[in-house]
Amino acid sequence: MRVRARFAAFSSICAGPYAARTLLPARAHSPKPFDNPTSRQGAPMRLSRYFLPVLKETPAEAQIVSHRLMLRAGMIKQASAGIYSWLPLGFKVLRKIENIVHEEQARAGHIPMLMPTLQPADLWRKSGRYDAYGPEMLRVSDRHDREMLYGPTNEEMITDIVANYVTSYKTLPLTLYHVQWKFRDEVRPRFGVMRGREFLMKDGYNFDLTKEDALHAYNRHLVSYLRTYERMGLRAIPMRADSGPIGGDYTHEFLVLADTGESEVFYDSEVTDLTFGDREIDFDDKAQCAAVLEEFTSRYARTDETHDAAAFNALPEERRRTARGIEVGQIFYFGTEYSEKMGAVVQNEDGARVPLHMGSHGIGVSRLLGAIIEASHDDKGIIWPEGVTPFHAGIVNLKQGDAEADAACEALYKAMEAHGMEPLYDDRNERAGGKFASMDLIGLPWRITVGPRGLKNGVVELTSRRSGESEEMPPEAAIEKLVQIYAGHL
RNA sequence: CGGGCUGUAGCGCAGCCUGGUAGCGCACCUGCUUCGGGAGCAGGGGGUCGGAGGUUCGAAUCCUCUCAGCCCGACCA
Repeated sequence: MRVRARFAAFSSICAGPYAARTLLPARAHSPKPFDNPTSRQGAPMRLSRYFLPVLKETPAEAQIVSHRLMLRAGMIKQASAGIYSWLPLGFKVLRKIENIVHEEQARAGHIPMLMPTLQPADLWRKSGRYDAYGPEMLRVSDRHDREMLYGPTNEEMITDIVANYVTSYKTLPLTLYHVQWKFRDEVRPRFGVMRGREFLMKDGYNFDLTKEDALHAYNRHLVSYLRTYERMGLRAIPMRADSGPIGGDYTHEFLVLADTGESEVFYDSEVTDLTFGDREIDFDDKAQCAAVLEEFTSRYARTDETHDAAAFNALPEERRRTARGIEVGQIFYFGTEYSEKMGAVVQNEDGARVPLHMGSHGIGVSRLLGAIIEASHDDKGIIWPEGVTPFHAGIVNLKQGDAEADAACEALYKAMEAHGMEPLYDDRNERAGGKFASMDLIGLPWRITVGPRGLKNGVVELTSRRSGESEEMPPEAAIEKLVQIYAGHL
């Protein structure tokens, strides 16, 4: 009952104050240091040749906005409870998000690799987690009856790798990460990709000689994550959190405010004014990273797990905020627990064998799609932030078959392509209303509308999905404006 | 894992109570008209009614079992 009321109030809330607080304006970024080839799918596209199965009606299974919109926009199709196929549009956004994660990891000096989805049970027996993890862990046997599991996380595996190869302090510091599918056999998957059983996650692991070094890795990750979420158009607030089954004393969760969030959060209203912005950062500068952590975590911001009512109530009343948040990432420092169990020791300068100080850090890549949509939509559909939009602009031809309109659209298409942008050209022989509705639903932030009427005056229309405002201008000017808008996002 | 609900065409649903051989809207195909916010008319294709068993002359409909999905709770990123 309570939840139903929440859902009913939801769309208005998200279109209003939450959206304003949670979303950031587009912002320029320096060229990508990391090129993930799968993120570039060659990908300007004509809708007549694309696969975009949009739905007019909402499938009955979807309860929350992001799930409904992802199904309606033809982004995902459920394969079984909590497991989804990623259709082309959804896959494209997934790769965009993943690519931002890779780029920001590279910027912070972290090293990509890839570990398998299936892991041997023995590895987890060493850490003691095989029995501790419970039925959430999907256990399987191979043909030789060897016990395996579909990894819910990778501490054991990465620590085993490092234990095998790293023997000297000279190899440190080291932060390895991968972006890989995980599986947690949730009792009750729901909310689409926000709480699936199979999910794509970036998980990284730092290995350091001392606690001090490892805490710098912790701070560095916090800084890196702030940048990462901002590039996706999200305001994710680091909050002191509970360490849960992974253990350890230091941990922050990153939460995006949204009414459908799984956590109740309490915070000082000042935290939502903080942005990382374009500031210069040297990820090797311990003092600088520590200062950023201090800046972003000194104000009160906690989930219900660690909520301290007395401290919260000490805030001036007008700054106290209670809301719900979607967890989109978490960072941990947990010391030498895993390195001791898994035998990850190195010789230090004195020749003594010492266990490594470790931390782990995760970003819920697939769940971020849901989080972004929860934070950015209206009653017509999704509104993608520029940083993650599957296509940079939609070109709507109002009169397919009209020689001038067709030619103008083709020219715009080629011009966008030439500027490194990916257009989605709706060249279907559909009526204007249908084309507009589809574009609004899939949420491209910009739309160029081309029709005979405007072309007579030499203009096309550039429309902002977010504001709904349209501006008539010559085609060249529209391209120029898009180039400016996407400077730093390409 | 407890409690509740739902499975009928790709999607949204009616039909079930009271058994008689399956229907509506959207989508899809063909034709004509239309063409700046999900068009109109005409024609058309598509469903072993989740599965198995039972009752019955006859089952989408009644009974039993089973599978799947959804919601609430506990749990969780």
